Amino acid sequence: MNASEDGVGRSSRRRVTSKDVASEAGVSQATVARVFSSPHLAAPQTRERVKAAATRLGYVPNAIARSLKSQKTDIVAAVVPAQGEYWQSMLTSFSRRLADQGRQMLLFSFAEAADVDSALTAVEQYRVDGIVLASSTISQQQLIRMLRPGPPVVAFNQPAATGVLPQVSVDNEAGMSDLAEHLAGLGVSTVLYVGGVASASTDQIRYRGAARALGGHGIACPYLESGAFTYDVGYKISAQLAYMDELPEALMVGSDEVAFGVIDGLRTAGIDVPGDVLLTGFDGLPQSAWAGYDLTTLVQPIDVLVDEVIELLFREDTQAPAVSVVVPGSVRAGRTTRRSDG
Amino acid sequence: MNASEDGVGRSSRRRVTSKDVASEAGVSQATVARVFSSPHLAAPQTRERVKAAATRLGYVPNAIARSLKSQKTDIVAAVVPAQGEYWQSMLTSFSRRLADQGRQMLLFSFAEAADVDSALTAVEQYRVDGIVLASSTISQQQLIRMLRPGPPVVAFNQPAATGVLPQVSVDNEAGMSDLAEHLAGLGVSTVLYVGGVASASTDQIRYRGAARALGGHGIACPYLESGAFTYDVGYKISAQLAYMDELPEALMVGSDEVAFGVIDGLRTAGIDVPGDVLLTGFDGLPQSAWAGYDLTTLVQPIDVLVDEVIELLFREDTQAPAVSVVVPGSVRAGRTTRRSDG
DNA sequence: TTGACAGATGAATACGTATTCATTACTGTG
DNA sequence: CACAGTAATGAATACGTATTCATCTGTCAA
Repeated sequence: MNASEDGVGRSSRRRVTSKDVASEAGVSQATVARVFSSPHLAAPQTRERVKAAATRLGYVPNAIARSLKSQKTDIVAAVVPAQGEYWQSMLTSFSRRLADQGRQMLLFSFAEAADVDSALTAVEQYRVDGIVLASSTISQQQLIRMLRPGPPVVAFNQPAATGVLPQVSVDNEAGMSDLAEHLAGLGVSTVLYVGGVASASTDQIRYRGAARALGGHGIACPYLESGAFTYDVGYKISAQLAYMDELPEALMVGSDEVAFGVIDGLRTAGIDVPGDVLLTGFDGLPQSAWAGYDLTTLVQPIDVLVDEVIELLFREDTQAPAVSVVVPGSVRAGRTTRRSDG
Repeated sequence: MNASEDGVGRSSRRRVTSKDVASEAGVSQATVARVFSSPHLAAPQTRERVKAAATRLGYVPNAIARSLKSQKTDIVAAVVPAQGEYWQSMLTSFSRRLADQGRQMLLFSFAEAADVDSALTAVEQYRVDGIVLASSTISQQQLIRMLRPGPPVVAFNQPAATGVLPQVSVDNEAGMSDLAEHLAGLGVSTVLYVGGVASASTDQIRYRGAARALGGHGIACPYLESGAFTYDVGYKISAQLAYMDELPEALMVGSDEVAFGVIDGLRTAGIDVPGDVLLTGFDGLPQSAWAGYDLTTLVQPIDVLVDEVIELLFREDTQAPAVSVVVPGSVRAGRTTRRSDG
């Protein structure tokens, strides 16, 4: 038990390899590899000796070399927009789930849709075990590019990818429809829909859900585009709303983050939510439940979505390339659709 | 220009290697490698031919193999808490900056402080070029573990690491001190400090900054612990505040996210901010500028912090292991310290 | 005793690239 | 014309691991 001077204490620069452990333990490199990758192939006694030697030397298996040999990296790439509360919460859920499986997440975030290409180029270099493509603004062209032979790809909340790539998303149409029914149930008769980016497939589908459901009640539902999925555009567009001749009874906003901006903007302009106008969001961000907003919104079951993505990535049956999984969300009724007066 | 049937069209499962490109272009594998890693060593004419062959076959260099040979992965690992608005914004900034440099980010998020160990174990396997350790709750023991020979490590906003690991953080003490001076300048004479986790070094240092500055004005500053750095604890602790015999003139909250909860909680209880009590936050989260809160807070220059981290990771001089970089933040005065009356 | 067989191990090889070393062709100078 | 020097390239090797193949030991049944 004397403090020996080999191993940890010496700060030799070279990393310890399985070969070093082999000579330390008096076995071959192959045996060391077996002890760490398939222990049942080594005799218990040998196993102990090798492990002891490894600990003594501070040996850590080299995942890079392992990946080269085994053609598996245990890494999943996520290509995600740099901005947006929604993506951030999706990311943390995703990375946690992967960690549970002993996999890691390689993050590729992009600020502009134009940067997606360079991100994808980088992704291809690392031989990841799977790729998740998130963002409503990735072009069809870029999606098609991912069809080349390579790791499995799944699109996240990107209905436009349906038929091209396997895809997982919340049921946008039914979700927005449910919110519309909720409003109709409150006796609302005039509604304005505040969308994000009109060309985004999620936006289109959500609007369709609202328009159809409201149409069923004989309620019209004009569409107003804010221009993005951010707080700022919501805040700005509220000025337009404030100057309308007559406010609708309710605003249906295409995403929570925009909704926050709309609410703050309206309140700043002296228009109370829900006092003067009811309002719904979409996504179910953590902040939507904060008392300051307490938004009526459609909660996306992120954990479920993430699980579906992972299952799609790693299922055995690698055929049937264009599966589309749609998961239902649930309406959470908050204060923004609670009438104080009649 | 006939549509040839080789290359992209064929969905052969095996990935194309530099060897394949070599025979396609009629050169050696070494030449192909040169064309892609140090083009100036190849004749222009050869370069063209090889690139053409590569495109035809859909060749993408294998970063795993490259890493094994070059002992560089171009990957930086980030070990970050799964929860918290602050970390999320730090992450996106960090990943964008790395992408600019042609590096990628491998994400290791952990829910509990206990999970840090398993995360670090996983990190060691991948031979990343650098590691960023973020979180105020990582134990000293875990920090010391990172001293073993291996890739450079930098702690992010973790003053406790000073002297043990290179560290980058905002000037917590001066920042909170500036906020205190701001309050003192408004004539405030009674203050209560609402901290997060009393054992966290950032919390201690921030409180010290407040206490010293206020002390200089003869103002006492009791400390109240909320228990975490989340919205929920802020919301809950506001109940205690609402039932106090006499509210202080101002609340100094240790972090923006907690501050949001405190504000919402107080307002729910009928106590107006800033009408009945002034309030400051810390961090400068994007939401702190939202009109709903418009918080007076200390804005952390995240991009600067991130740049410092990267510079520390990749500077030539790998000696002087215990550098500590402290970056000043700036006070942003919002509505929560704007007196409506007297 | 012999042969069949399982268990444990070592030697050798493959994964795909970057780089060293050696070879060849070519340029310019004396 | 000879020689030195440079540019361009190919053959061979190393990076660290997992796996195949062969070898060896010992056990059990015939």
